[in-house]
Amino acid sequence: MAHVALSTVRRLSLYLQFLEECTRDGLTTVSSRALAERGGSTPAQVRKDLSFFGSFGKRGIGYPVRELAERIRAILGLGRRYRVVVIGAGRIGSALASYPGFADRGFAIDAIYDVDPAKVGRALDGRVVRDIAHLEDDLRRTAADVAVIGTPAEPAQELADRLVAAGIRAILNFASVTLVVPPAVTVANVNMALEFETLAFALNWDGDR
Amino acid sequence: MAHVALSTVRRLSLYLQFLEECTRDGLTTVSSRALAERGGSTPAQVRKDLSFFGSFGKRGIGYPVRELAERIRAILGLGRRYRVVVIGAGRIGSALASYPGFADRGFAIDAIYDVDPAKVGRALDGRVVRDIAHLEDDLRRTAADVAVIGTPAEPAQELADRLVAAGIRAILNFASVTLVVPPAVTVANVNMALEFETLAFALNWDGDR
DNA sequence: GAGTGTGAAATTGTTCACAGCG
DNA sequence: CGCTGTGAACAATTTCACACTC
Repeated sequence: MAHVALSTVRRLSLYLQFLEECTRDGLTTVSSRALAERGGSTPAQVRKDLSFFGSFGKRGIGYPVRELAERIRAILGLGRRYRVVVIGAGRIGSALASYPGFADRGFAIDAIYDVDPAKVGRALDGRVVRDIAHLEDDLRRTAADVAVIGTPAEPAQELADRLVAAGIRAILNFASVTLVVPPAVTVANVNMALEFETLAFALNWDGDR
Repeated sequence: MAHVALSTVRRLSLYLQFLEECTRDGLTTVSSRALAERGGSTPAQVRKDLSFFGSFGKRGIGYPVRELAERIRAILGLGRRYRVVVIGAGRIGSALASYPGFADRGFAIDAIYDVDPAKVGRALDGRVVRDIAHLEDDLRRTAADVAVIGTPAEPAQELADRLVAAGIRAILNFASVTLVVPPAVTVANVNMALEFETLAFALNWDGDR
């Protein structure tokens, strides 16, 4: 398959969210225009995005809601379960652990780790927090697909190195540092300080536009 | 000022994070190469990004760490305090409320709202959760700069409409829906389901590349 | 007629390469 | 001599326009 832009993949995920809403509302078909309006895109963009993967629509009608959702799930690889380990049992780790929405979508948290002896051994939403020292042993026993780094910035890079060495190929990073990893490893960043700062910039500059 | 790409603004925020690390390490100058290595960029990109706003470096030497950090803070508008209201006292609202890092960077949470009578009136990290019914009155009394939507997807659009009507021009949206807002309002999205899904896609496709 | 699928055009964003300065 | 600043070349992405199908 030809190279597909990251922006296209992210939009597919948004389209899927909207399609699931359509399913709940009982719609059976949806046009690229409708999909665009609530998927933060344009009709042409929707059609282009989908055309990279095949032609799923019917001319004059639109796209079949159920089938398109299924196709996008297949494209994104959501047909199977993903094993997730979470590093850091603080605010972020706790929030993720107690959210059932990820498990529902196939991302199941296998284990939660921390360095803090005060947290290790405590239960967090039904899972016991394990000592980070066990990380490599645990991963050797049961490989994980995705690791979440929910620690402060300082230990994040070293943890990323350990995770990569242990075979992890996808990291969701909440720490406010840019992780340096080999090209075979994918990192997705959630950086709230950065989001606040882009909002601050927008507030200050769009007065001038 | 000429139009600046969102991607440039986001990188400035990353450069700033690294510059603060440099300050702590006692460095006084930094080259575009060093900045690029830990800012997820390239040397040319760093220089280009900065050149949109002025010329801050010294040829043959690099950039003065302290001064450049200060300049970027000014560009992003981080010189002042921003009033933040948080909608939703669940996992996300709690996590934000208890994180001192945002207040440190000038983003102070003024109020937290919820609809759930079981949560309203309870204290959350020193702040009492207010009934969402008071939102408009409160904002009329004390305007806020940024609103955080930390609710489930269903009420998110309606809340966004209320916030916009009440004069909010910047929204940080954690709900898994694309908000429709007037062009004068800026929305930043943090969509964890989407991040997991892009990681899933990467895991399935980079085997083929 | 309504709405998709898709090359081609336009735009936007990134990289190059080198002049110019400290 | 090293490293910035920047126009010009290049690459990627988005938008357009229209042929085609239901």
